[in-house]
Order: sequence, then structure tokens, then C-alpha cells
Amino acid sequence: MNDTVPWLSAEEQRSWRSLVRLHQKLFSSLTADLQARSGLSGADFEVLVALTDVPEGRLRFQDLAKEIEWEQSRLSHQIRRMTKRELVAREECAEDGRGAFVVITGRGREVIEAAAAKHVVTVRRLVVDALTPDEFAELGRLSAKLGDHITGSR
Amino acid sequence: MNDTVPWLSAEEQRSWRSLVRLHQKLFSSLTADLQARSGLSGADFEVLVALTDVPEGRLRFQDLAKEIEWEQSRLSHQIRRMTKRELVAREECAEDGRGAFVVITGRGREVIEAAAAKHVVTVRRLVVDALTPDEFAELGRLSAKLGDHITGSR
DNA sequence: TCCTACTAGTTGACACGTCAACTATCCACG
DNA sequence: CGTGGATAGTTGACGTGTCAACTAGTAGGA
Repeated sequence: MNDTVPWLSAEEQRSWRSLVRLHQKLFSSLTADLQARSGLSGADFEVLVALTDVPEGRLRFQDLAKEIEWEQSRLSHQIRRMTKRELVAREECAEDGRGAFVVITGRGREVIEAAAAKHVVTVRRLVVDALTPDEFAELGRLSAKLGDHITGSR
Repeated sequence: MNDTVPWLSAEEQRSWRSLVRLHQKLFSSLTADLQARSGLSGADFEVLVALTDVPEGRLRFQDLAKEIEWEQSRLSHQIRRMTKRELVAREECAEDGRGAFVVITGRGREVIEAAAAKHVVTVRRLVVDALTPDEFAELGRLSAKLGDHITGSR
């Protein structure tokens, strides 16, 4: 495309395209599956998992945002939508008048528990079972290395 | 979460989470970089690349959609928005009154050429340089294997 | 010819994510 | 105190993506 730019070699290009294609297919399949089986978006799932991971299913906006590495405003929009569907609720924060808690509701718990059980089956079928245990471990190792590099070079 | 479900082992879980985390960081970094340097979304980029890959930079909606594996309606919305920004234009199709072409404009060509040059630098910095050549090749191989499995088991 | 089924593409409603601007509260320092 | 700057969270605008319903043109018979 331009000779002054160090373009990728044919082999690098193939690897890169495989990685991009994998991520597109994998995450579109996963979110479609989640939506179809449980009526949850990937965003809903992440929020609910983070809340069930914590005693009382209750977190400050701040802490929840940090936990799942989201921007405040994204979380605020998402919680508004999830509140309407009664998956979570808001609570005021006595210690800090600016702050607020997000709490998972009973319905939220039911939904996420059923969804997680189905989700893990799909992950196993689509991902874990596709590779040998050694290959999967190696993919994990390379992903971690690459992920750390990207985080570091931002 | 539920004993009747074959949950992932601790090691599988670690690998799986690394892969998810990689996906999130990689694509958010890439699209942010593309947006900041070239004013293009990932969607814009994909469309423009597909058009430059073809003589005359002209494709039927159908063929373009197939090329980049998008739904018709997604493409239709995207082309409407890109037309407004004069990156592409529509042309009627003489052979088939229902059909239409998408053509890249001169401005579209300028933009994508500049963007691609910058993009490849980022891909190299963020991805290729993070791993040894052997590791990168192995990641490509595993990605291809997994991607094929997912495509097959849909 | 005309009817029907199919195909190409569009549209509207709604969920999602980002950015920038905004409100309300807290807190540290004079 | 009280005031200015930082912090917590919200909001609106806009680009994006999906789904389902729609329009318009094509094609293959009876």
C-alpha cells in the first residue's frame, strides 16, 4: 500500500487475519448464544457476574466500573437499562452523598445463575473442546503475554 | 455455580479469561487508535479495505456484504452514514433494478491509504512485536484452528 | 399474461458505547 | 466558616449493530 511503511510479511499477515477473524466469530457467536438462551447481552452478563462475585451483590458504581474496566458513563447507561428490567437496583450511599450502590435483585440472581450454566457449556463446546489441552494452555499463555504487552504500551 | 455443570478447571478458566481480556483490550485499542489517527471507525475501515481490494473500487451490496461477512441491513446503515461523509457513493445497477453498487470516492481512497499506513504501524507495535516470530506464528495457527472450529459448529 | 415466490435493499425501533458537558457533593486550606 | 477544586455520577447527542417488517423488482411457471 505504501513502500515506506514496513508492511506485514505474508505469514504475519495470515496470522494477523486469523486472529482478527477468530475474535470476530468467537465473540459474535458467544453474544448471540447468550442473547438467544438467556436474554442477556454480553454487557448484562459482565455486570451480573461482577455483582455475584461480591458479598451481598452490592457495589459502588466506582468499584464496579473498576472491576470490569468500564467507563463511568457506560456503566451509568447500562445500569439505567438494567434497572428498568429489574435485574439490578440502585441504592443511595449514606457515607457519600454523591455516591450510589448497584445491587443485584433476586430476579437478577436467578437469571445470571441459569445463564452462567448455559454459557459455560457453550464456551466448552466452542472453545475448550476445539483444541488439545496443551494447545489451549498455550493459547492462554500467548493471549496473556499479548494482553499484558498491549496494556503496557498504552 | 452449579454442580451438575462441567465448569472449567482453574487452568482452563485462566486461559479463557486471558483470551477474553486480550480480545477486549486489543480491539478497543485498535479502534481507538484508528479513530484518533484517521477519523475512521473499524466499520469504515473494513468497508474501505474491501472496496480498494477490487478493481474500480465498486461492489454490489450483496458481494460487499459477503466479502466482509456482514448482514445486509448493517451494511445498508453503514453505507448511508459513509455516503453522508463522502467516503463512498451509491450507483444504480442497470442489470438488476433492485440492486445497487457501492463505489469508493476519491476522498475515500485518500483516507483509507493514509489510515492503512498508520494502522499497520500500530498493529506491528501492539501485536507483532509483542511476541517472538515463532510465538506469533503459533498464535496464528491456534487462532485459525479455533476459528475454523467455531465456523464449523454454528 | 398474470400470479406467486423469491431476492435486493431499506427502514424504524431499540440496545449499546463514547464523548463532552453538566449537577451535586465532598474536602482542604485560608 | 466558605470557597475553589476535585470527585461521583448523570445526561444528551451521535455513531453503531440487530431484528423484524417493509418496498420494489425478478423470474418461473400455469
